[in-house]
Order: sequence, then C-alpha cells, then structure tokens
Amino acid sequence: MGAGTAGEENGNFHMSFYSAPMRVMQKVLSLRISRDVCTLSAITPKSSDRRPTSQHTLSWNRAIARLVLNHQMQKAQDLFDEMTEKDIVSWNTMLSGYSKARNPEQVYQCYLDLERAAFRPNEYTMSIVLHGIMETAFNVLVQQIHARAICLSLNVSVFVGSALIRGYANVGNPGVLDRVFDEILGRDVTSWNALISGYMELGCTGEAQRVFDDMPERNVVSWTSLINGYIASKRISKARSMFNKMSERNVVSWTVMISGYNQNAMFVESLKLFQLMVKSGTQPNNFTFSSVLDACGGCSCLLLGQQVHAYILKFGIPDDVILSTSLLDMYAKCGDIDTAFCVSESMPERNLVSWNSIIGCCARHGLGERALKEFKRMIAVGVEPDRVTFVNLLSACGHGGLVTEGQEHFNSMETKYGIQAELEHYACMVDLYGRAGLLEKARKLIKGMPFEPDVIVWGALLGACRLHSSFELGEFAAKEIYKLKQDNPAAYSVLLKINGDKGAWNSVAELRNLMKERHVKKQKAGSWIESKMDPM
DNA sequence: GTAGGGTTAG
Repeated sequence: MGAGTAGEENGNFHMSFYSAPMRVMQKVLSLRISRDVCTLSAITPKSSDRRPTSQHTLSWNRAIARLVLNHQMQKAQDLFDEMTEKDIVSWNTMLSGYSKARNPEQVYQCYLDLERAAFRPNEYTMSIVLHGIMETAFNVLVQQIHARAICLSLNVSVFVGSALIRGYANVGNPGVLDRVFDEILGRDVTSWNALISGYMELGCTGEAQRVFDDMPERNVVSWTSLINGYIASKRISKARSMFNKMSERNVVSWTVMISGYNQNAMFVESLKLFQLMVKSGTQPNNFTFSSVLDACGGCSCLLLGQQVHAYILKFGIPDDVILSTSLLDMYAKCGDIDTAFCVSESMPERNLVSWNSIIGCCARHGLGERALKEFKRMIAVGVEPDRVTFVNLLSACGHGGLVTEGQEHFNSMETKYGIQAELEHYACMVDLYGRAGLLEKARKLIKGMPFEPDVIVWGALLGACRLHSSFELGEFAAKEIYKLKQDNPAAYSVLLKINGDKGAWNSVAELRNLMKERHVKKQKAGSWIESKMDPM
C-alpha cells in the first residue's frame, strides 16, 4: 500500500515511508495534490484527540521544553523516555529540540518513533519536521511528508503549507509551489511571503514578482524577500529601486541591501547606504555590522572600520563568532595585521571560517610560518580543514617562499583529509613554484593537471615569468590566455613588458593594435590610499 | 507545554 492510500492508519505508515519508491510517491502525490481532496477532508481534530491534557503531562512537557530551550537535548531525551503519559506536544517538543540543534537524523528517528507509537501528527509536528530536514540530506523526504500531511488534512494549515513551500523550494522543485500554496486554507501574509522566497530561492524572479504583485497585503518581509531575491540574481539596481519604494524599512531590510552591495563588490555604495541607515535612526545589529565591516575591508577603509569597532564595543553589540571574524578580516584587509591577530587571539570561539580567515590573513601578509602554525593549532583543536583552508595555506606558503611545506600540504590534502585538489589549489601551486623561480616545475604541474587550466592558472605562470624575466614561457602562457578568449588586461600588459624588455618593438606595436581592436583597456594602476588622499 | 516568511564572516 502506498502512503497516500485511502483509509490508511498509523500502523502501516512507516512501512511505506521506508519502502515506497519515489516514482510511486510522485503518482500518489499527483492524485492527492488536488484541491478537492483537501477541502473534502475534515480539518478539525477528532473528538478523541481533544482529550484534556492531565496536569501530570503538562508539567512534564514544561520541564522538557525548558531543557530544550537550554540546549540540553540529552537530558530532555532522558526525561522524555521516562515519561509514561506522553502526548503529541511531548513529541513535538523533542522534535523541535532536535530541529533547533540541526540534528536531522534525530528529527527523522523521532518522527518515525512517533508514527510507530501510533500518535497522530498535528500541524506543529509537520512544520517542525519539515524545518528539521530542510537544507540537509534528509530533505528528500519532503514529498513523503507532504503525502502524509495530505492524508491527515494537515496540508491546508498555513503553518504546514508555508513549511512545505520552503521545503519544495529547498529540493529545487518550483513546479509544485503554486499548487501547495493553493491547498492552504486561510492564506495569510506569511504564506504569501513563503511563496515569494521559495520562487526567489530557485531564481524564478518573474514568478516571485507576480506573487508579490498579486498578494492582497504586503509587509516589510514581503518587500525584503523580493529585494533579497533580486540581489541573489545579481539585479542590484532593481533591488535598490524596490528598496527605495519601501514605505517602511527595518534593520533586516537595510542589512539585506547593504550586504547586497557587498556581494556585488560595490563597497562604497554599501557604506553610503549604511550612513543613510544611521541617519534614518534604525539601530544596526550584528548582521549589519558584519556586513559593514566586510565593506570596510573591501575598500580598505581602516578608519571607518575602527569607528565601527568602537561602536560595537560602546553599544555592547553581542559578540559572536561571525562578527569577530568580520572584524579580524577587516583589519587584515586594511593592512593592520597586528590588530587582526589581536582580535583573533581574543576570540572566545573559532569555527572553520574564522580559522580560514586567520590563515588567509597570514597569506595576505606573506607570513608563511605563521600560517603553518595556525593550521597546526586548528588541527589540534579538532577543526576539520576544507578546500578554502588549503587555498589559503598554499597561498601563504607561496607568498612566504615555503616550497617544501607547500608541496607537502598539497600532497596531504587528499590522502590525509580527503579533499580533492581543485583548479584553485593548482593555481596556488603554480604560483608557489613560479615565485620560487621553479618555472619548469610550474609548467609541468599545469601539463599534468586533471583539468583544463583556466586564466588564473596561466596568469599565475605569466606573473612568474614576468618576475623572472622568462620571455619564451611567458609568451606561451599569454598565448594560452588569448586562446581562452578571456581577454585580460593583465596578460596584455605582461606581454607588452616582456616584448619591451626584449626590444621587440614590432611585437609591442602589434599588441597595442590588437588591444585597440579588442577594446582592451590598459589596466589602471592605483591604490586606495592615493585615491583617498587630497591632491597636494 | 509544541509550529510557518526576510539579514552576517573565510
């Protein structure tokens, strides 16, 4: 029997949950997803489900909820196991705890146990479970939970419906969002908003805009979801024009727009908007500050970064690992390496991203030894490195002239940590060999690469050729870049220099003509410091 | 006593 078969009871549910192939489920869904079925079903619980809860159960549930709130899941589980008179709220509280702890295995297990124990899931159960599996490998269960919700007529709930929309968006299925939405009875602004962000998550900006235009009432979240979607689709001007039209803005909408500019490397715009935000009287939060610091780092604006730091301290903005990482990264990008280390050393906790940022900060400042030391510390405290860690570490070795160490770590990536070397790692190694003058080694590495070299890899070789005045290999690298049809002003400029050094003036003239033809602009040299200084 | 929509770092 399939999960959606009429007359199905709790007892056989877990069988279908385990064994029903996806094809069958889809068939069941296509039958069950129609509006008629939902409206025919009774929404109100059966009289047997409305038994008054005993004081005993109520107080146990309160105790479990308190433990869940304090993130003490083991204690909550122990108490739950001891409970003799569980009700659906007890189960939901446990599910909610596992969901908040981002433990999808336990959410799934607990849900199965609930079904096996013949408890009837309610609206709370479904929305909690859906959230508990979202953005995890367990999200493939969305369809089956939907099928189960239909059987229990729970798909008509605004809570379940909104969670289903987010769930289907998460598994990349835009085709069913409208249908799931149509099944909801008494749709409110939150369910409309879920539909907007669902479409936006899947890049369907047109659909999202249509929903936005159709909705009976909009709130600040509707606007922010739309703007956020346009930003994700790189339509920053559209996002800003929507932002300007908003009648009411809050800290989230301001932050979304500020961070949107960052994502498009428009750091000055980002900082200008932050100034407007402050003027508007909206209080920034840690999300905002993290974005603002990112912008300060992006345009090397140390002074503003320091002011933001002072503001955070003065107003006691809660310090979290993300904000501290933004802070240390800002100092590193603005060249104040000492303060960057100071911030990093005073961090109460570090995660993978903050370690990567610290190692990257060493790389940027040519501190190869320090990078190796930080990497060792990171491993010692049990943080698993990822691809970014190695990009930063190899780059630090390259900038610090640590050829042997770089080589060793490059080789250990896969064997020791199971991370496959990507194009970016090869580019770091080409750069490392190249800087050290081992041009032949760099060339051989490119030749033996498991992928087609890109402009970054050739660019690394080209840069090395420039550094070590290797004309032939440099020309070869530049031609490869030319072949990739990714005109890069830097490649032309290196080629110009190499030919100029050789005194090959005809080649120089040819190149200049080619640049003109291809509208390649000469790379502008300049620094943030100069551009900010007043002319004398 | 338990649920749904928009924001941050490498």
